[in-house]
Amino acid sequence: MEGVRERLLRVGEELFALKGFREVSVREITRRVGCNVAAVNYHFGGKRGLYLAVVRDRWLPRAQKFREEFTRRLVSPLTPERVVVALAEAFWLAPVPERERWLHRRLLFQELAQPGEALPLMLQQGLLPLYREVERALAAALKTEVPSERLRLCVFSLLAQILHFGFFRPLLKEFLGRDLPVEEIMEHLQAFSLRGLSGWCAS
Amino acid sequence: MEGVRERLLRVGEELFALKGFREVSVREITRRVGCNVAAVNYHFGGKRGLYLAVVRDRWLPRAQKFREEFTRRLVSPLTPERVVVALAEAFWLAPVPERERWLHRRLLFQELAQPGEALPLMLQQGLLPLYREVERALAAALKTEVPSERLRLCVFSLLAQILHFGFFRPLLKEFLGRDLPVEEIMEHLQAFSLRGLSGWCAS
DNA sequence: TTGCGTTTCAAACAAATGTTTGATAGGCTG
DNA sequence: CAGCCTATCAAACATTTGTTTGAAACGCAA
Repeated sequence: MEGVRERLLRVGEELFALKGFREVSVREITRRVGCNVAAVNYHFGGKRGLYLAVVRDRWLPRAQKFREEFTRRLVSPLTPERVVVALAEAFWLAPVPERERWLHRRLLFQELAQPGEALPLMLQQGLLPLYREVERALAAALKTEVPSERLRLCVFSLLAQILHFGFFRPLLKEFLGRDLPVEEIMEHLQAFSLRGLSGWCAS
Repeated sequence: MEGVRERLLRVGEELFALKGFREVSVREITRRVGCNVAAVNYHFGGKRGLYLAVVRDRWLPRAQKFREEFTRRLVSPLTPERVVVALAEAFWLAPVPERERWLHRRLLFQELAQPGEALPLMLQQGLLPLYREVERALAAALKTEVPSERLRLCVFSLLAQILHFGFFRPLLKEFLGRDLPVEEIMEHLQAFSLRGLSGWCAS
């Protein structure tokens, strides 16, 4: 049975991700949960405490799960293509409900828009480890010696596209006129990240 | 002389971009401007009215300016490289104070995080026209016939990186260990967008 | 049952918020 | 000057906010 504490965390994450910390009131959360307003203060010491608990107990573990999915999908011998595929698959094919994937991205987005105490947590324990892991895999995949800084910028560009296509998929729909299925997104990501525009160039 | 109305718009944009609509109070704005609280309601009909006026009178014109900078920097004969360079330069070398560039990106970011009535405005009058323009330029630059949908995805990836490097430059600093100057960002963007990872690949 | 720690509740509290009000000052035209 | 429109102001208003309080209900061991 899901207790009040767990329901507060679940509903809280949903609303915080959807509307941002400030925009959602304690009363709205407790109304949806079906409990008293004071429950938030009792279980988490306040609204901010609930938010931090959401990040700690729900977001961080999920972030780690995505990271593990990435390494799990890396198959040797490593090639740049396989790294890109593993990264894309980790974010879009991981065994996580689509709704939760959306919440996950969105909560990060909200925290980036209005940074609070949770941002350092999310960056240092959620994002940076992934960045470093991708960098390591890419370094192993590229035979030639690539300056580490160049490599990191490539990782940055890679993640940029993954986050962007995740965040702005609705915008993409408006731009394309149709909803792009995940497989096609991944196909494009692969093509663009491996060969860039020259993949379509005449030369 | 800058009247109260103009000062409200300027300070309002600054604070809205920094902290988001909900997070900034009318009193904070008017205190910084040095006028009465009621001024906001008198000139703009309310807090939301001020926000919409900021988008209309400051953000949209600036967005159009960036777009014009892009087309102005396109030199024929068009090549993919020149399109990428023009796009990057438009966003980073346009004759706009650095602070305003930062505000510009940040206000869009806030509106994306917590969409309101202003978002359709910003997308349809600010972003989509730019997307279409880049798409047109890119189509002209690529000699071969590329399916329009493929092209739009490439534009999406291009803008993804530009926005990402703009938004998350502080994060990049933490990731690289040093602050990356604009020229190097543009150099990387160019390299990655044109050749992707294969630019560094052994093959 | 009694007693005790945990959990839930309705009610109230203090602070902050956006907005309204009515008055005052300034500038301009007649 | 008088008349009028615009702009600004201090003060008050009605809500909403997060939080606190003290009591009631529950579960469970002694």
